[in-house]
Amino acid sequence: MKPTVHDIASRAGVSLATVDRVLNRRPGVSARTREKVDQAVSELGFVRDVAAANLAKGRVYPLTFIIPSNDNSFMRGLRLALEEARARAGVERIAIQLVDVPAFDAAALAAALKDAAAEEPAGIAFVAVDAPDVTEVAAEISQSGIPLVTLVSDLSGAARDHYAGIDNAAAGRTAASLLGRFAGGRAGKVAVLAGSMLVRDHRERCDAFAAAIAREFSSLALLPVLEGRDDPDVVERLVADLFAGRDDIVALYSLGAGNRGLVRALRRLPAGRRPVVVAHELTETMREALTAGLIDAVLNQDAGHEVRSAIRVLKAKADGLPVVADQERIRIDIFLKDNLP
Amino acid sequence: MKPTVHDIASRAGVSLATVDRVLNRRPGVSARTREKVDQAVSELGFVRDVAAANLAKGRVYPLTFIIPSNDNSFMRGLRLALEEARARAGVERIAIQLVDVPAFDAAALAAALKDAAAEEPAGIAFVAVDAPDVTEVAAEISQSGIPLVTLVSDLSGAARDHYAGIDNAAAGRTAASLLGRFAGGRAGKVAVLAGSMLVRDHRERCDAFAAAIAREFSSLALLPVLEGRDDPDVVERLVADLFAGRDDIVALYSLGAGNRGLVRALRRLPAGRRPVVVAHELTETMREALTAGLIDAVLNQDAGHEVRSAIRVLKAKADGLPVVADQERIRIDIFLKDNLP
DNA sequence: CTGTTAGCGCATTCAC
DNA sequence: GTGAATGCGCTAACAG
Repeated sequence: MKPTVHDIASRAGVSLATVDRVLNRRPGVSARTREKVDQAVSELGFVRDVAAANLAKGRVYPLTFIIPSNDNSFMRGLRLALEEARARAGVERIAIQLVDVPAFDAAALAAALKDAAAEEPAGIAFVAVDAPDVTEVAAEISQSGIPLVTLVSDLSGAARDHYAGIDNAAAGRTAASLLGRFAGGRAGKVAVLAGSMLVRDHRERCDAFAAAIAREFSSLALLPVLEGRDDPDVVERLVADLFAGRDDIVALYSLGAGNRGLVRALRRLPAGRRPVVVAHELTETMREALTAGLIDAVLNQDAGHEVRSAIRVLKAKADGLPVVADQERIRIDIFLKDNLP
Repeated sequence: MKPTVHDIASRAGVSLATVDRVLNRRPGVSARTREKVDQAVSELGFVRDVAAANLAKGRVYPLTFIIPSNDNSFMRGLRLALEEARARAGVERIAIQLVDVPAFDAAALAAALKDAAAEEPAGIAFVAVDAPDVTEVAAEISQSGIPLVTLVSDLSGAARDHYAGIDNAAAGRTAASLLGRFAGGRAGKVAVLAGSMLVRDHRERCDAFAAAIAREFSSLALLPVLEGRDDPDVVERLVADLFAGRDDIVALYSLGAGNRGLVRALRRLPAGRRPVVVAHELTETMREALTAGLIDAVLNQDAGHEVRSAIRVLKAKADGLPVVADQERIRIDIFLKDNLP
């Protein structure tokens, strides 16, 4: 049978309460007693039953998620994932509060963070805008002991406890490899379409992509980066204008959102002029575009995984428990028309 | 506050025991009382606290895993994943028994299944060899009420409750797309290297791959399939012989294991003759080969995910609970040198 | 500093 | 058919 606190107590010759104090590193135990208990624990190979502990504690973790009120499919997916997490809130002993902030707005985010922290939740997760005022507020909050996790896009500096998102440099390199090899040695221009260079995930993808193209595909030359603000209409206009002005574009990397506009613009291009296209996030639009052959590959991050991971990490940090980094790594999914789920 | 059994009891005007009988569909409750309880449950939106229930029950699920004693990295990874699952056995209330069987041996597998079933575990997971005698035994076991899950490779017919593995047809198609596009329009032969056509995962990958190549890359022609029995030495000899006999091979798809041998053979090929290569399973060998440029892409299935999923499903089936199919889908990971974890 | 005791939400005897 | 009482493994008052 698995040893319980009772076994530890009798083995160490102390009471349940004392065992509990030692296990939870609470004060008020003599070094000698503590040692006896620790020894009993390791001798019997005791591991505490977390479920029973939570049952007894009846603790709930109030968590705050700050999400940009950006209306694209990815953010909608993120919200959906949060709703699902809320549905499981009872079992997981969490209470999620969702806060909206304008997209790409550092000042608004900083203010929202401050407000959230004032309510002293057990943890805060937020999609970072990588700007000094945000970093500053984040540092303050972190100092005050509230665990902080960045979601999807990270914050420079060490002002957060964890980042729940993909390796965006790897994503950029992967996009470059796929796009370069799919282009099959053709020479020409490569267009890059971002949302905003203010968010770190976009910047990292872009830099890594550019570097990889330059390094490995010398016949391809990058055009200046276009910023579509993750807005379908803006994106559509940008792409349409781009292709109207020249005919040497062989490939396009869309590293942000708002790809509904991209697909609309691509669809109007004569088939012969359509570039090799790699984009991000497997939305319904992207799925159709892949099937139709308008898009060649989609890199995806699973919003559900990211939310669940953020929650696990925040809870662990709140309890002062270690995080298994390997288990919390968010993968880059690659989808072709052939492996759509 | 979340309603508990106490709330249900007082609301329905009955005792705790009666509520419990109704919740667990045990007999000995009048229709009238049952109705009152059911109503209280739905009115209060009661959901039972699984953790507390398990604590009270003290139930453990004895699970048996039957794994081929095949010494390749993937199977080693699978065993490792099982060890990790065992480490969490206490918390998850499971007790895993591991049974070894010779690889690709239908008779041995059938016998092992029979033995395992005789001990009446709460569930059995096994890597299927798709042969009639296995199907037959599986059907018997399934009839007897023991939940059955196939792992990594599936069984034809409906003689199992669930399959915890990737969509191998999608994997084959994906391999074809990557390989065809990476080959960049070059014309020539494509070699296919399998483990054994006796296991369904290999057959499915192979068929889907062949179909996709024929459909989409008319300049590529398939060579007869080679069977390496997932053995590095056999694989090395086969590949060496293959390339010694001809020089029109532009690509190679290795859909089985034993890729250590493949890499050895590739390494000895003059750089100019090296084909585009897509293989399966991200082992240490494959990681190095990707980095070195000997292999172009690796399709991977996460053994850890598969084991965890199998366990979740077996527990759910044992309790007669539904399985969220979507959540149990095992993804095909695609790795290039650029997104190695 | 240490021990006693009463739950957490649920399942399960054993009476009635 | 139904209910009261007890305990799963752990935590948290409250006493000493």
